[in-house]
Amino acid sequence: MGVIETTKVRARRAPEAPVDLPIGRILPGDCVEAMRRLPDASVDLVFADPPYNLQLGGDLNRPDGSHVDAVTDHWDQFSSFKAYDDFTRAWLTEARRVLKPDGALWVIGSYHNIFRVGAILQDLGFWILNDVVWRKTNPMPNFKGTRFTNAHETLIWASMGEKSRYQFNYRAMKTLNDELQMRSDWVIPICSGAERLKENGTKAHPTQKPEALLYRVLLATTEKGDVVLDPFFGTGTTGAVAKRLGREWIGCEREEFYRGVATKRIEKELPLDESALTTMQSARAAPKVAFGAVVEAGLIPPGTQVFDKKRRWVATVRADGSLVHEKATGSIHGLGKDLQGAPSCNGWSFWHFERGGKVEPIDAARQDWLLANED
Amino acid sequence: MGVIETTKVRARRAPEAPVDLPIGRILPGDCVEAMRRLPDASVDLVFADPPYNLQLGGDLNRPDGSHVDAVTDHWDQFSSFKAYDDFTRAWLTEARRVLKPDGALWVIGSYHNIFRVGAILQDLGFWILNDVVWRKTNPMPNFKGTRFTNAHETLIWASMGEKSRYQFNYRAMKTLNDELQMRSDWVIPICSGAERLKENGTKAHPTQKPEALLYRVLLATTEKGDVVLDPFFGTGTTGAVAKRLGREWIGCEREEFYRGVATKRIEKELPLDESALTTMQSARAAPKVAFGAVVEAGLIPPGTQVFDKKRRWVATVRADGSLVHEKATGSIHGLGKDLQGAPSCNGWSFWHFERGGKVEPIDAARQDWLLANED
DNA sequence: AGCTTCCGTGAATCACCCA
DNA sequence: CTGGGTGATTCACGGAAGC
Repeated sequence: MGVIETTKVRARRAPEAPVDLPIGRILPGDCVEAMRRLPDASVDLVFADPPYNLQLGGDLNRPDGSHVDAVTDHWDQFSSFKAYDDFTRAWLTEARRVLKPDGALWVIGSYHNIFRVGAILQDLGFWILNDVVWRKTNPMPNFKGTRFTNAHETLIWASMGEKSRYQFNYRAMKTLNDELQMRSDWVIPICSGAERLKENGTKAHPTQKPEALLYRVLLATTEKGDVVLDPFFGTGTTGAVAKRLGREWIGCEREEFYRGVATKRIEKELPLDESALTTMQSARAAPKVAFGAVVEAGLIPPGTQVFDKKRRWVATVRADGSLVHEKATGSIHGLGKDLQGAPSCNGWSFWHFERGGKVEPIDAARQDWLLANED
Repeated sequence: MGVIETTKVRARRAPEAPVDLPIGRILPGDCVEAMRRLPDASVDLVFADPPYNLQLGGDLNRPDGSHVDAVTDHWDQFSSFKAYDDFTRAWLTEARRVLKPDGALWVIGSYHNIFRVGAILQDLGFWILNDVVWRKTNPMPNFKGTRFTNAHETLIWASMGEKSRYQFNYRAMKTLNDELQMRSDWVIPICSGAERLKENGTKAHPTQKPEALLYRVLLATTEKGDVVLDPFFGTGTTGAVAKRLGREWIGCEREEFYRGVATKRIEKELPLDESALTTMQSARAAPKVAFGAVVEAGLIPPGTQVFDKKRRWVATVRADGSLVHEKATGSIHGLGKDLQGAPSCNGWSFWHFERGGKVEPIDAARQDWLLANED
């Protein structure tokens, strides 16, 4: 009753000592400097939408803050790649330090920068879990007809390392995708209409991301109460969606103007209530039930005949929850595995029994046990 | 009148001196060594499907217990990112040397390798024109429910430099995409069924690419007679499609087994005949052929009655190539659009006429015109 | 013949707890 | 850190087999 279902694939991270974090605040100044003031291993997720500005002549700054001139010829091109790489390595390094061992990173970019970002984050030890394509339903056409319509951007989702136990709300994603596994290509419209923030009639930020994108990212890879850090906060899409979904957030943003826009925006945002936040639960996240407990409770009494769906094998339930089939014995899983000669077997779905004239998987009895034993 | 419209975005490359190239041959051995024997600036396009450097753990089984046949071949094994980067830099450097100044490069990869490949090719001076996402209609699911279904691969299309005049057949792509600009995400099934090459009942190559992918690449960025080099030839998909489309090809392949499979395969491949190729050329030139030229040539004389397939509307052809229906007039496209109240209309397929007792779309007359006006 | 069902398979970085 | 036990987990398509 009243338990918020979480959707964790992995076991909860070990409880951490409380740390002092600027939750719900936008830190001014350069994001590398700002992140340096945060403690080690303190945030659950970093979502970053760094400047793409290679070859665009925009404002590209070296880590020391000096400005890189717009470039066209080859030598400068190289110098600009170098500067961009240094910048990327600097903020990714800080992000890595600030992330918990089981935390994760999302970065979004286009072909101008995403290959460099991806290679550098691999070099730093991040372990790529997926690259995700944001497929835009309404991209800007290629007016000159010289290339393919640039109709997507790329996100990289990475854990801290190969062995780290990242959060993935598999069931929530499957539910969101009409009971099919969520794929690595997401069809989402660009941000426009009422969602697009305006100041004095013009768009407040040139690259405002759609809230649907952040919604999916946060729903998929965080749980309620997790701390999300966005080093390139802009107009605060990450903060707004985090607040709505009951996640904590921290932003970094250099430009005072954007900080103002974001603050106003997030103030207006209302968290969803508890019931709306409840998501579908993965079977993996459910408490484990021993088959013996189900037998002990009398839901499947000792002596019951259980069998696979095609009735190739019939086994008898013993008092301790083990099964016997001819001379073979074992747990519901182990015996199912051995009989089939399979590498593994989920006994709950493999074995069936008759109850009230109907054939049901023994998992039905487990569900009954769970219902009866709620706290 | 009567000028054949080509679809090149850029001016034609300057005529080159003939060079001695192993056209239509598969070079054995390491591709870097093999490419070293090719002259500078001699090929128009490089298409490369390098090893992805997958780093797989143990065995993987499906929920039904069956085993997943993973790519564990020795050619995909690298000891470190450094080793993979060195390998990548080596083959890209040779590819760059062999490419003409206005040539272009395609590389396909997954998140395991594509970020490293992309960053290195940028470092070498290649200029990325698009990243293209191959969205698989039927990818393998994520059996354990631990990530998003990895449902796409990424291609990078790059020219030799920012100023180089690459080939892009905009019109052909727009036609292929139902009169919409071709986007950077391509929906194509994985290679299976009859197209999937088998030897002794098992797949000949673990990573055979679909011909539709190569078809689109070659149709978009080469013209008839261009030389296409594939340094990782495998079972020769590039060669087969190149031959079909009237492009010249050169392959490199280390494994004798694959060379044998590819040779047999390409021998069986028949080039599309002139008329089919012409059809394609005309298709891409579609709107550029004035209906007036077809009328002027007498293929559809002024006064001819044209009508839509269901004969809801009948119009009369005027001498200048415009159409009249009651009081409405316009081009074949404009009038068709207006009568239907549609946002757009391809008049070539909308309007029909009678010829020799048969009803044909007026596009048939355009095909005849193109055949008669070939150079 | 035609329809349905079953089965195989594809570039995959594919579990986690506890002793 | 390793090993062993429990138990969670799949989509589209083509071809064969069954009806």
